[in-house]
Amino acid sequence: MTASRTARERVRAELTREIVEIARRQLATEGAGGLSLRAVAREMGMVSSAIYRYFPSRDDLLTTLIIDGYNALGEAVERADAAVPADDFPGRWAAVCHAVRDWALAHPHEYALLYGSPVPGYQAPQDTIGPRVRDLTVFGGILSAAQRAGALAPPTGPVEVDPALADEAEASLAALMPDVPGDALLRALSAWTSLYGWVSFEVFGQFKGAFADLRPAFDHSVKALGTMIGLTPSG
Amino acid sequence: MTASRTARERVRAELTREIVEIARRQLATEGAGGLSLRAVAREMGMVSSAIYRYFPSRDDLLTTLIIDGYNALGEAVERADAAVPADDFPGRWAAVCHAVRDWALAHPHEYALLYGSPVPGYQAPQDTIGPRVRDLTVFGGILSAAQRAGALAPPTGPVEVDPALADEAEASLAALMPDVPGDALLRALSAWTSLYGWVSFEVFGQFKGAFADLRPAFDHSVKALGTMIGLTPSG
DNA sequence: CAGAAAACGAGAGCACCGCTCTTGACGACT
DNA sequence: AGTCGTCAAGAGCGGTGCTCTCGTTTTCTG
Repeated sequence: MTASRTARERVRAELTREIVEIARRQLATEGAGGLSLRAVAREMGMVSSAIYRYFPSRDDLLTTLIIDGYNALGEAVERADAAVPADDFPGRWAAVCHAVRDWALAHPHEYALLYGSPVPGYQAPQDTIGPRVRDLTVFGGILSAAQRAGALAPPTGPVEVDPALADEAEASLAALMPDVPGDALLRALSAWTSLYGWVSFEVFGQFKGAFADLRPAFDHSVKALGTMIGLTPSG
Repeated sequence: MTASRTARERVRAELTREIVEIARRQLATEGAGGLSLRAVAREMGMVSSAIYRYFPSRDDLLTTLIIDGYNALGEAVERADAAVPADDFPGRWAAVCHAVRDWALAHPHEYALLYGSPVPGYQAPQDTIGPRVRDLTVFGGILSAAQRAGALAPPTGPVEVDPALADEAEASLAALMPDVPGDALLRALSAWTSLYGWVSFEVFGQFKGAFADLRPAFDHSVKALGTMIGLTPSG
């Protein structure tokens, strides 16, 4: 009645776990395109058709890998955020950024699966929308906390924001980052996409050979984005 | 002696062109993964092996598609930039950004081929490095012109820049955007990656359902990035 | 406890893919 | 006119995702 009641369910769960593990290893070495159900079956000593007892299609296996990837990235981001004092908002932002970059560089193929070209013909099921925003949720928490602590500076630049646009941003992001005014949300959205733009460029080789070490440039960019968002050190 | 001397060379060039055209159409509808030499051959009424007389492998066909894509994007960016008065630097920046976004939305699969996950096992040949930076070259031209016109504001934020990092940025980007100081280059690099981060998020469906119309939000972000770069309207 | 039902691994097979090799015909240059 | 290179065609190799069937084994049920 607890978990794994019958022997069959136990071995099924174990085999499912093993399939995913082998698939993740293949994904890490060959990339998403090189993930082959037949190869997984071969490595398990099974016949290829037996895999379909556990995953009805290659896309379903990819889906669990994607969900696992979002969770791994989200967990890394959560850990990095938790390691910084809660009222050091620029520090938390920088920690989150470096966590995303470090994880992406350590798992480039999984990152590509999450943020690269969509798999042709693949449609993300509803199960992915939870883990998908796990990192964004951390960022939203930082923003909301900064706003409540009075550590979110109002916009300084000469760019005025359309009130309707700010309202739409508030309505759309209220669940993830409550209490944050619309103009700050727009700046935050820009910074967030900038983070992933940088990481994608780096992981996908667009920066190839431009810098000897990209980390200092990334760190500088992160700090500049932090001030653009309006994050200030203390209340 | 000029072009297409013999009849054979003429028909060969024509068939090569037709293969590329069909391949690009398949790429646009099916995506990079669905590009099949056999399907191209079928559509041409040829047998599959005959294709290999023109392209020694699928990767070679992909390479020409990639080069064509970079050129198409670069040309769109160049046209957009040329349509704005040369001394309206924020306007030129915004025009370039919208050109990138518009082209990407109009050709999502080709954009994915250029800026999405790298094709597994595919190594970009040297032929691509020229067209690859065509858009960046336009951006560099805007920056250099703004700098020479005194329309590139010095950094205002409280983020100080490491001199060594600024020097490396100058050395690395001097060919593309001369005369621009290192700290401005770092800000520009951040803005550039931010642009592609946004476009990638939008094309790859990461923004799905967040906004009814993403264009105003993008435009706002572009303007904010323009001021972050330091671009000012006139000399 | 015995029988029905469900789950399982194995195997054959379908259609597709990239790519290679050989064959025979056609065109171009000497 | 003869030779040589280019070409389309066809067969074939090993690989893929996926489907179906067939015994076997395990689980559930009457």
